[in-house]
Amino acid sequence: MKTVEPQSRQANGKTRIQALNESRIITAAETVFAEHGFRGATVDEIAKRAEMSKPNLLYYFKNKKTLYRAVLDHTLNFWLEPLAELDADKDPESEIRRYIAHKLEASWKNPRASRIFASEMLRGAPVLNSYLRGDLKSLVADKCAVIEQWIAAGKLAPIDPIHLIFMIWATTQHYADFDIQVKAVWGKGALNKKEFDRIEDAVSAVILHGILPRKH
Amino acid sequence: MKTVEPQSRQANGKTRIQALNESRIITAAETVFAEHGFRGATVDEIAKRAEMSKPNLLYYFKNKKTLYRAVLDHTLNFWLEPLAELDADKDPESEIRRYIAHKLEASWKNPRASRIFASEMLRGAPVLNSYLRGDLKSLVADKCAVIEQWIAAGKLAPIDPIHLIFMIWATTQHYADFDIQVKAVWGKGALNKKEFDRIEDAVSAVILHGILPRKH
Amino acid sequence: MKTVEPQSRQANGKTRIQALNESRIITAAETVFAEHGFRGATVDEIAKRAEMSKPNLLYYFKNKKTLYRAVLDHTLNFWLEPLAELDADKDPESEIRRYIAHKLEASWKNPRASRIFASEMLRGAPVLNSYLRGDLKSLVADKCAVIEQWIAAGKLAPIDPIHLIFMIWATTQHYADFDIQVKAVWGKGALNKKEFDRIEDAVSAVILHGILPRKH
Amino acid sequence: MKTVEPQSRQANGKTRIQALNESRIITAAETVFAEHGFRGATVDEIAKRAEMSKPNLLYYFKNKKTLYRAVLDHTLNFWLEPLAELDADKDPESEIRRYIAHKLEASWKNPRASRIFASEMLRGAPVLNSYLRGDLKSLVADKCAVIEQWIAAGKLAPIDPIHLIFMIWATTQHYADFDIQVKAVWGKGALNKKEFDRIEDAVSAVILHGILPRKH
DNA sequence: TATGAATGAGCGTTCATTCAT
DNA sequence: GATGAATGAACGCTCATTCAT
Repeated sequence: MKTVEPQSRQANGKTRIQALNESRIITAAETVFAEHGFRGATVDEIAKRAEMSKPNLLYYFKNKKTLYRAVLDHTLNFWLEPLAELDADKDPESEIRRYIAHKLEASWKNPRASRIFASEMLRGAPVLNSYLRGDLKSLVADKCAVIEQWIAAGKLAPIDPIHLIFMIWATTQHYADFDIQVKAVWGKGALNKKEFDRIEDAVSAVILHGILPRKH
Repeated sequence: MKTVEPQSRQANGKTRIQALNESRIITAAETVFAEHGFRGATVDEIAKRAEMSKPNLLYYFKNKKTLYRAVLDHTLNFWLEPLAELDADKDPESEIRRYIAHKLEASWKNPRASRIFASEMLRGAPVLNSYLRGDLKSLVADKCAVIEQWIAAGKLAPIDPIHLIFMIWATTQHYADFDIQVKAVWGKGALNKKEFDRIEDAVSAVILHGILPRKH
Repeated sequence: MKTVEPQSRQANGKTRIQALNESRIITAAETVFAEHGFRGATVDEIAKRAEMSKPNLLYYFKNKKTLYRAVLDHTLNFWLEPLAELDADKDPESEIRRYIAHKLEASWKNPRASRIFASEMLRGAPVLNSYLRGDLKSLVADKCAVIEQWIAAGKLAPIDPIHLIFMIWATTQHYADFDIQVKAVWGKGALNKKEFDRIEDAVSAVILHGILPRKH
Repeated sequence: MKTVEPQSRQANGKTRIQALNESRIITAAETVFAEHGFRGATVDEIAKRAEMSKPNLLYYFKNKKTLYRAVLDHTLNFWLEPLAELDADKDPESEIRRYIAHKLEASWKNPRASRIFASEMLRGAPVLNSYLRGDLKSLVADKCAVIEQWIAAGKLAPIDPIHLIFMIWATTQHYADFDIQVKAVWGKGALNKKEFDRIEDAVSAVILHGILPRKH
């Protein structure tokens, strides 16, 4: 015997419970995919973490792959936007400092997003390949041009822009992806805001020092 | 009474076929563990890649975990030795340049080792935890002391040594772990020696520039 | 808002299909464990006999050992109760005759229970050890005391009670456990009620004759 | 390189080492088959117990089934001979007492033989079926005739001989097959000669008391 | 004789997924 | 929306057996 009442729906056409459950699933899935990768993750573990039954989870995302794509989408959204902000008309020092800060903050606030991305890369990016070769590549090309402008204007030392970008990515994501190693070697427990501020200073110092032209 | 000639054995006490098969298995396992992590890797896939039957693989390594540990051991051996070379009595510029070159070369020659290590970190280092907190931590502490000496002698700008080390690790390993992304964004096929030389120049330039004291 | 009618459940909190499947599995498992012992039994064979898939069987009993314990529990329930009835205040002849009849009936009605018990004993009772040394031992001690009372009252010849109990167990269970041999040597097909009545007479005659005091 | 020298052979055409190894295998196999039955026993476990490699074991007995048959043969030889001794011309009391003693002694000296036999019965005697219906059946028939003679001569109470035989088998074998239960319930450690003598007295007393005619 | 090496078949168990309710 | 019930495929691993030496 069922009693079905009309559901009040949100702007995106989803009931509140739908939106809630989907977000619980995504959050749970992020954790598991981050830790074990696509193949190592199990729907069961995700369902348990989301505190729902496996068939119910699959009611929201029809299979594991679909869920994985949803998680990647959710991840990418906020993962790459900071780069888009680099503005050729502004001062490179503050722009790059801000970019580094932004990336480190993202690593601190959502390390799982970083790890899922890393895991997808490790297995050869079967899902994100076209994204890498498309949107990301052209975004990076744009920003390389910005950096080249700064170099041409004598505001930066002449370095290969793409490796500067890789260096910033690698360094900032390292604190999310290799968190365990960082904590073990540095002798810290969970990294907090204060530590991330120290990291930000150290990383910015070396990189900016490394790329700003010598003033005589 | 019979005398059965024992199989000729190598220095390490293994028959030739043993040594051969074990190394084929380790190589195959490196690839699969690197791509899918511990849980995502299947013994079947490793066996196929090593061109032997699953039971025969398990004749050499009694289970998946043992094989994984063997792979990690094999990996660690060469993965961390370069750091040990940093010599306080020598010039920091050449020492650090050499260290960066060494790490990049390792990334180029055996990217799978790097990825297995990354994958183990992503899942929280259940196997390597004690190694990280033990040998690695004290090695890093030693080398931080070396860097501090250089700073005290005015040979380096005053930076936090541990973050310099993390930065070098992150940047150099990035070209192994995120190989796919690098190729996609940079527009290259497989990275060759020439490209790694360019990477080495760029990375060394920024980092050394970033940490050497200004000359007046 | 929805109200989903819960499946109708039985007194023990199980749905009808649950109760049905569990009992089908237990029955099938009894047969296979009785025939081949714990190690020799295969989940596959049990599943086939219960006419369900192996994963579905394991949905009800999470592994082979759990199923085995369930079977043993189910078996013990009815296996040992008859002994508890021996009543010191009644006549030993009728009490013991009734006990023998009871045990023989159990052997006839559920020979598989007897065989599972025998098989568990043959392998050293790894599962039932604590039961043997606990509940069973004290129950037997109680009943030995009852028999001692009868002896003290001159109602039975002075025999060691524990061996009387073993003798009754051995003899009655023999017709279940060695059924094949009995049939082969006796030249019978499946033993029926009539044969069990003859057995009961013969066994009771010898034992009672053997333990009742001579009347002068 | 091999050096083959002629082997000195024993009467049965076997070298000393052959005979030794075969007997070590049989002994090991008895233990394992007794504990886990045919299907539950593993060649590996038997080989380990016999302290030889699995292929070497299979050099002596070409497969598991052959080994099992050899064990059964070895077992039967001494298992059933005592019955053959019952002599119609002698006194039933001493004959039966001797038979009980003989069987109990066998249970004490080689409980594994008893358990293998029990295990083979539990699984429906697929190997021994023809033996049961052949040799054993006719031997039992002979001895039933002997007992009938004694009854006809008024030397025994009129009981069904076959159930007397079953009773003796069941009771004596019980102390081997259910050894664990006996020890647990009786509160003994390993049963020794002294205990077996007590058992012999108790069992003989009840049975003989039970079948000898009343003397008035 | 004896063993290292190898494998197809099968083991207990888990997986992603589907179906019925 | 949510869950109990179900399954084919695949998992890690063990089995009896064979082969080469």
